[in-house]
Amino acid sequence: MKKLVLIDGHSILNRAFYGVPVFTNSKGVHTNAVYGFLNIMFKIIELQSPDYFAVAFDVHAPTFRHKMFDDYKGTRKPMLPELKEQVPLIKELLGKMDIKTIELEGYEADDVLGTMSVKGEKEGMEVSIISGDRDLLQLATDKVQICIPKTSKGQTTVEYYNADAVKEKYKVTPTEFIDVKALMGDSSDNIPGVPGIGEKGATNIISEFGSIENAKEHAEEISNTRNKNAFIENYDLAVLSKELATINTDSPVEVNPLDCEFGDIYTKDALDMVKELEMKSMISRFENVDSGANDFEEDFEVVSDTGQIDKLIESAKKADKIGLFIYETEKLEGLGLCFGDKAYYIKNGNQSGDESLDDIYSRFTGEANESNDDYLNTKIKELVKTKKLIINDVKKYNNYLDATVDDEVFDASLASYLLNPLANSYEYDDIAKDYLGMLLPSEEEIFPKTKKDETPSREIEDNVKRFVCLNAYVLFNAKDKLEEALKDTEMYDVYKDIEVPLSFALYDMEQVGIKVDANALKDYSAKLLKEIEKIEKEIYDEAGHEFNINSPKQLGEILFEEMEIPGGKKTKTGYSTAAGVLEKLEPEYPFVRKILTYRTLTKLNSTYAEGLQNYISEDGRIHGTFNQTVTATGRISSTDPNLQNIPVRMDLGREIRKVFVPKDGCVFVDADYSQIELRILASMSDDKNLIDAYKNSKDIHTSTASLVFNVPIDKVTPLQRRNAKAVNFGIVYGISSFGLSQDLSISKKEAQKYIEDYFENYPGVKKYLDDSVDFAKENGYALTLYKRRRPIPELKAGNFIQKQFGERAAMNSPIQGTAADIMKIAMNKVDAELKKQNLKSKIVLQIHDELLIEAYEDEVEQVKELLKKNMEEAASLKVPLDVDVNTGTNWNDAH
DNA sequence: CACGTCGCG
DNA sequence: ACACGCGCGACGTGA
Repeated sequence: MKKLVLIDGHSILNRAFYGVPVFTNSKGVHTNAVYGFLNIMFKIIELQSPDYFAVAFDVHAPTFRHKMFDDYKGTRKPMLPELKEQVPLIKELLGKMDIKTIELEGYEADDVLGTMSVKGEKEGMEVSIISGDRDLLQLATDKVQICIPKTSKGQTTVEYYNADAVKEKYKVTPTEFIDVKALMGDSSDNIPGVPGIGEKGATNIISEFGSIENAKEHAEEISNTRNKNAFIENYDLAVLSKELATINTDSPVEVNPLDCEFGDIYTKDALDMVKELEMKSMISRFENVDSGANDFEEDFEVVSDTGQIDKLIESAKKADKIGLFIYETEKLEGLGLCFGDKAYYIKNGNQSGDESLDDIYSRFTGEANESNDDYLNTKIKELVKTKKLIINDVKKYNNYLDATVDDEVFDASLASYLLNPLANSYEYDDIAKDYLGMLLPSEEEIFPKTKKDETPSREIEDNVKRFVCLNAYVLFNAKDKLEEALKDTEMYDVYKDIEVPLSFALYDMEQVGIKVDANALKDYSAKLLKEIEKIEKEIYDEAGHEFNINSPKQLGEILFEEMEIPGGKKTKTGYSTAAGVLEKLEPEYPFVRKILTYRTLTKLNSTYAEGLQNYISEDGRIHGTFNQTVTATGRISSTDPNLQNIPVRMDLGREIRKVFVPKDGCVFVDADYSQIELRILASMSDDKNLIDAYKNSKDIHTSTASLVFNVPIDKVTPLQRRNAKAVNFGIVYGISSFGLSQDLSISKKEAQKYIEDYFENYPGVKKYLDDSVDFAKENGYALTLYKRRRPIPELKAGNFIQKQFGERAAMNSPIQGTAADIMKIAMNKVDAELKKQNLKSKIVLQIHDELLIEAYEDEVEQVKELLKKNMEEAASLKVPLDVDVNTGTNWNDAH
């Protein structure tokens, strides 16, 4: 069946505008809505593969509804000029893409869409209407679906509504949907509706009677008296509203679906326009990046002869900087080298000239040829000693480099992370785009997935040469720009003094790993499995049948439908079964308690007991990865496995920590900062009361409780302390009364009161948080004490929800980020001090405010001392930093 | 591949 | 009435 896709132009453009941070090209033309529109459109095209395609616009769009976005009253506001100027742009661009745009004087885009969809259905087509506007749901049939795209964090997902889906979600058919709207009204569309009848009443009446006309006939049967009276009294309004709410599906649109054939939209004209708008990531869609190699790629060269390589390395040593890429798959494949206009792919393979026995051996066995590896490894180390190397991700390659801080290797990934910590990756193509203005093919594009009997793209030498040389080329050329950008943004010190040294400390941590008692882990898993089986049976018994407890969908149906527990819908996909929801039901329904227990047990087993076993290496240790270029705030993150979320809060979970053990002859020394974030808040806000509280080393939560609840310190109740603690945490997170009320199970109003009382007692904190938001609004980023930046584009987006998020991020980022900075400084100091004192003890884990050291028994005292000293002296704030140090024969005991 | 859920700081 | 705590990563489900 042929497919017709229709887009509600203004609706999608509007949605795009509020979903994408405002940005302009270098000439100041706003392009975010056009960009977002294209993203949504491409996603739709990819998902739907249309045969026919058209975009409908209103002729005049002087106002636009902001419902769903930043105005919950749903009134119309004039279109912002930043958006308005993009309307002609998108129309022009669509024209250049040979996409039909339809507008009809005297009719709304809704009418055009309705008419086109009816025409399409008559032609025997399947129709998809793309809109952000739920009013269009009335057009759904079994052949016409309404698609509502959602954009968050750059990802577009789509909700689909055919007639059945509408019925399921709204309890009424698409046609009845008109009548519902006629009753409830819609202020954004100037549809009055019947005063006194809201969404719920309207749905009830229409789902029972099917239409306002039929409801009128049976008016006396309307069960809710208030609704009944309102309806009878204002029936005229309902009739008028229905007329207004009905989309005209027979408007005089001259275009026919068959005129809208979907062809090649990636035209030359469109490409030129996208280039002019400077939407770099869009350009690649319009041009086949692989087809045209850049001119400079002609100077890429493969080198495999030993003599040539030696000569090359010698010339490189004379250059002022050297871009180096190390290419490995399962083995060392070769090097990319760039130190001028040319770039070289140094192939690992035949360096010994005549084919040696090793070569022959490796040719037959397919194993790595160690002698050649040795040769290249030597060359790499010679290059390291020049102190002129530029590498992307030193930590990843340091097994080849064997570098230290003193080797002054420039790490492009760390530099570009600091300059934009929000990016998803820092590969050569990302760096080229941002700092060289070059659009290069990505690794995936150079090595496309191949089918079975084709030569794998990684085995084609030209591909490898291109990939390896591009890497080296970009490093060589981007270094100065990156360095300059770091200096311009005052982040060179963070880069040089914090991040670069840290990368070596992290490298060591990964190499050292942490010992895990595999047998204990297996026992623990067996114990959990036994419990799981038991509780699983009980759950099935009580439910009356078996089901997948891990499926929120199935579980929701069991709880809220079969068992008829009240506690309605929450998520878009169905019932929420999150712990918070279930905990509220727990006292009344013991069954729910079992679900929660089951969740805990299976989580512990699958993620930790079984999950961790997969990561134990042959040396009996887990060597996770500590990522230095992931988080928005400057923290490090941990993957494969995540060693920063090992259970601790509950006894059963904490058992896991007992399997993390020091090797023979060692004990664990664990050191953690006490309330570092609150101390940072005290210092950065310069709030007298908060500083005093810390200076007098009072219990901070008790102290807060005493001030906020106006009771003497020694009269603070445990509950008051608990509440004060939650407020303290809330402040650090960018408080909201809602969040606090959830946390403390109190009303929003009470929570609001707590917050107000808090700010009254800590006026400096209030001012500081306000200033943080102002600063971020003005500059577009938040700053840590060490001038690390965290961009907050959400503050510039028009969307209310996003702005609120941005404000909280603006309050939290300087605090969390500064804590991260201080911990990084501490790690560097600790690492350096361990080496300086010739200790063999090693840092094995970092968990944001905690360091775990595997300490040799005879070094324990020294280690404890240097940990405390260096961590506490990592920064000098207006309040002292406090570090707790403990020892133990497993992680649980040491913490 | 997105979502819901839940482990940590 | 609405939206909502900050920062992460891993797992299982289901489209």
